[in-house]
Amino acid sequence: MNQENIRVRFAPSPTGGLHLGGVRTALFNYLFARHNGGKFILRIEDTDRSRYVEGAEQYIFDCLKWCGIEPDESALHGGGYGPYRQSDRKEIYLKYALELIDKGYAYYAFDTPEELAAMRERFTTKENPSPKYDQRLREQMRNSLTLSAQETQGLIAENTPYVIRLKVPENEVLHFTDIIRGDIEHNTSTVDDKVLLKNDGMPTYHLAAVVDDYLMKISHVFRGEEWLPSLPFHVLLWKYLGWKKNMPQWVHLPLILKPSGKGKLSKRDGEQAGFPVFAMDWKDPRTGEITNGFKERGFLPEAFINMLAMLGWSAGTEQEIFSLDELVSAFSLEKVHKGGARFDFEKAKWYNQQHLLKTSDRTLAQLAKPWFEKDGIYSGEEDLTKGIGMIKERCHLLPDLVTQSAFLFKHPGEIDLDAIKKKWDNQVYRFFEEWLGQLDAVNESDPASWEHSVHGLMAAKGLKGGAVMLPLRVMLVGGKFGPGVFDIAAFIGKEAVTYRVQKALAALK
RNA sequence: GCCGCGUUGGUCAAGGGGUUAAGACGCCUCCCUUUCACGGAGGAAUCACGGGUUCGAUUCCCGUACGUGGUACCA
Repeated sequence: MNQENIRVRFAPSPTGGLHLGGVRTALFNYLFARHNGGKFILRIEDTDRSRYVEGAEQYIFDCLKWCGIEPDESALHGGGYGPYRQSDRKEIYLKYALELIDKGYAYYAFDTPEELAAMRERFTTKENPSPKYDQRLREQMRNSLTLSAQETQGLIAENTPYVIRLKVPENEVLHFTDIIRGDIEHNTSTVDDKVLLKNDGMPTYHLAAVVDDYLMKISHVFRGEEWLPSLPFHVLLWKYLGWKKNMPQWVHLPLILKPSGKGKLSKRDGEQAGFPVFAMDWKDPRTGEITNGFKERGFLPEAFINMLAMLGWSAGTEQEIFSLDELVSAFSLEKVHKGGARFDFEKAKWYNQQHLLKTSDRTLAQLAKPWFEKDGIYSGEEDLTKGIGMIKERCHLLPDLVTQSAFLFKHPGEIDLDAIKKKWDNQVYRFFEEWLGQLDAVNESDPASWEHSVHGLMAAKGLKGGAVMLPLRVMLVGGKFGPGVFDIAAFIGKEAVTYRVQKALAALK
């Protein structure tokens, strides 16, 4: 295939926005397109009005933008194959549905929802819990195959609601290829006469996807594995519409599964286990329900993308940390897995930590600013940048930068006195009193000067480091964590050191 | 039930007829650090099961089990 002709499409439904599986599909589309110099096309599947949500389309654009995987063509970006929303393409779908009827590959069905329900109830047995509208059953239903031409025309003339169904052939063996899974064989006898056009004139996904992929000259279709069972139906459509030689190559991606237990990852799992499932916060305008996003949780987009890429793909090398550009050049379809992968939030956090370490302190200061401001300890970019540099290797997520550095910008609210008491006695108490009196000699911006001061007095008093260092740390920091004590002292200065030590001394008296 | 797809440590995974079966996350031990983290050195832990094919199967084939998806006028 000519590289300029590579056109891959991502076609999410606007509901629920982008969950992990959706973003990963978009990502693999993007990586493949970029790797091969092709185009990445975004279509919106908003054919089902009952599920359409205001703002959802913009949300998808925002998520993709945050991830850095913007499409080349879309309703927002334009392109020569629009419109890119399925709801704007109704007439097109109708035209091809009617063409299929003319060719004898499809038919009108007038069965009401009640009649369908009755049919299902009538034919349901333990062996067949979900009867299908298929080759045998269609002969017992109300459609243009069982009705005479006059009856059919009459019903249509009376505006009787109808759907258009594909007439799936009996006992025909279909062969097709999925790039990930290889050759697949399927007998049409197990395929039902799926609806192509609904009674409201909207297409189902099946018709819309095939028609759009053809008209938009899509070369590769990436989608979740849950679509594999309907692939035979789609192949049939490509054949009956006479487009078989233009059929795209199929890429069915493995599922992302729950961290534990059964099934594919859902919104609920995240809520219960306390991790995000969407790229960004999503507020459903109908219910007001908020679903948390990786962005707001403090993930870096590159870390998010990196983590997602490694869920179902690997480079085949030991490299695990990739930038987007590195992913583009390393990506290959042969390395995509067949089996589903369980999502692991601990590993996701590790990826973020790795990317945090790769990001400059100044950039981190800008990114983390909202969290610092929320805690009321934003004290200017210079200070923040310097402080972040001191503590970033102990952080996984952006808000950790705040909790790990707060003591650099304000006095600790609570002090772990119990930790001090283990090392505490009168001699140590007197040491600190005396030390405060000697602070004039300290060059407050120099850690070595602080160290010299403490060690000098320790030697004079015959005290060992163990007796003094931990209490000093806890007085300054509030607990047993953080970077070197003398670095902290140099950062916060004499005034703050004096205040914190005096306050602790008072509490310990 | 039927149909599809899958199965390497707890998790992500490399490998793909002969290997001591990589690496990472997590867990444990030790070193570094008078804290925590980073870093370093170790450790426990894996080819779902049963039949073939083969001199030899984790790798190929067939079954079984298990998992997962579909079975809608949802995508």
